[in-house]
Amino acid sequence: MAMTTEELQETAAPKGKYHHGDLRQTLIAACYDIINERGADAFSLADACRLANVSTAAPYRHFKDRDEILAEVTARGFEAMTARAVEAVEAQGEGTLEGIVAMGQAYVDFALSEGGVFRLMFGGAPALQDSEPVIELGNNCFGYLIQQITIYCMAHGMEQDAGAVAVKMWTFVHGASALLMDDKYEKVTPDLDVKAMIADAIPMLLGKPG
Amino acid sequence: MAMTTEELQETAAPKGKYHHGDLRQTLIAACYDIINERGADAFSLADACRLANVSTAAPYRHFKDRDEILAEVTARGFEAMTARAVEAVEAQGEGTLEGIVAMGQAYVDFALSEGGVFRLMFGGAPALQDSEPVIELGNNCFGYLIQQITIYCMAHGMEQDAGAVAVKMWTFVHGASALLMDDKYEKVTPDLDVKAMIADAIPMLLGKPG
DNA sequence: TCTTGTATGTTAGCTGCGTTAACATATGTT
DNA sequence: AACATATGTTAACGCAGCTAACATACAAGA
Repeated sequence: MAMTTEELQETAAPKGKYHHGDLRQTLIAACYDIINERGADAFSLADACRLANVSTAAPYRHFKDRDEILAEVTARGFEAMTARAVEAVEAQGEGTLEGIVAMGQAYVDFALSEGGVFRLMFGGAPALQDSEPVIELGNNCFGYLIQQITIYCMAHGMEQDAGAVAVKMWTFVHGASALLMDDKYEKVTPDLDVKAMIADAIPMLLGKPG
Repeated sequence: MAMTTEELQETAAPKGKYHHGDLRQTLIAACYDIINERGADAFSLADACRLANVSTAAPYRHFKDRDEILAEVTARGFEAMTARAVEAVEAQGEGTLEGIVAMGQAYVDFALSEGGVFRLMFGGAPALQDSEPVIELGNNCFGYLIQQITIYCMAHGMEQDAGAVAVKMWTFVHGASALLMDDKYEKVTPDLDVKAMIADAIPMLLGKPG
């Protein structure tokens, strides 16, 4: 994902060939990028077709309908998000507070850099959320988040229910991502440092302030 | 807002009259309700016209384009949300912890009962967010939330920066609303009591656990 | 190699939506 | 009463999603 327009067009039509080669993957990638650049509302499947140099009917050889493509894009989103979370944790060491904080920051970074897909992953239509790959990869993603926080809590002998603490942290980080992405902080606290706020709040939610 | 279909159709066409009477308000109300019932994605202006018994061209006598109607709907959303917050606070008494918790619960309740509009208020297209009434009523709404939390903090002599605490609470409640609305908790903690979690987390974010 | 079936493209056409232009009818002001 | 203005309608356009009918490439067996 996250290819440039030129890269997409290279991949697009293997020069003069009637068949494309891998239109399915190319379309998913094109949609992924368009949605992140212009937002899901401004997205049209026809635009993706133009990017891939195929007719607007071509997608229907690979997908049932538009929603099925969006579901695939959404699933990729969860994949990418999980990858970022894993990366963040492993860079800091599993079971450390630094790892948890880094994971929270990765969550925020993902929302900021891939806002369009992030909205699909959460606000998306029921047709998307109920699709097979989305359910599975979504559960993987959330499961990993919760699991890592839980591991940390257990390792440090928290008296509270580790799962409950994990959900609270997730809630906080998700709220921060959403509000930041939508520029809602700007109006009220223009100079807010979101990452600092998260690093600050996480210990509080652990019940061990300071 | 929140009229039944029958009520809308009563308001719709003052039987046989060529002119409508108050198409502008009727359309806004119709859009508001459709969006909450079917989601902003499944919404079409044409549907709202059918509900109001007018042609699909009629709206353009009152609005520049579709986005202007959605902006109006979004603004109504902020109005309604502010009203609910004020109600919650005043029922419990300004400056009390109970008032703050009730306000948080009102936030969640609003997201659940008017999910479609809630998404517009946050995830909405730039064209909506940048409109005059949305900016103003949005600022009113957030301003009230922050203000009330700040009042509470000051009244109880919090050592921390009251504004910073307020933003943390808002973040948490917003995250809870979003995740709950999108059924994201279900998969991970099926039996979560969100309101209890909020009542639990708020004191933590105040830096005074227990 | 030829043939033939299947996968994967294309073009043409349908429907619905947003929008505008041209026209029609109320309303209210002189 | 006449006219300007506000607010409706119908007709038409372009674009998007989607389907059907047709075309082309590929792959596998005779």
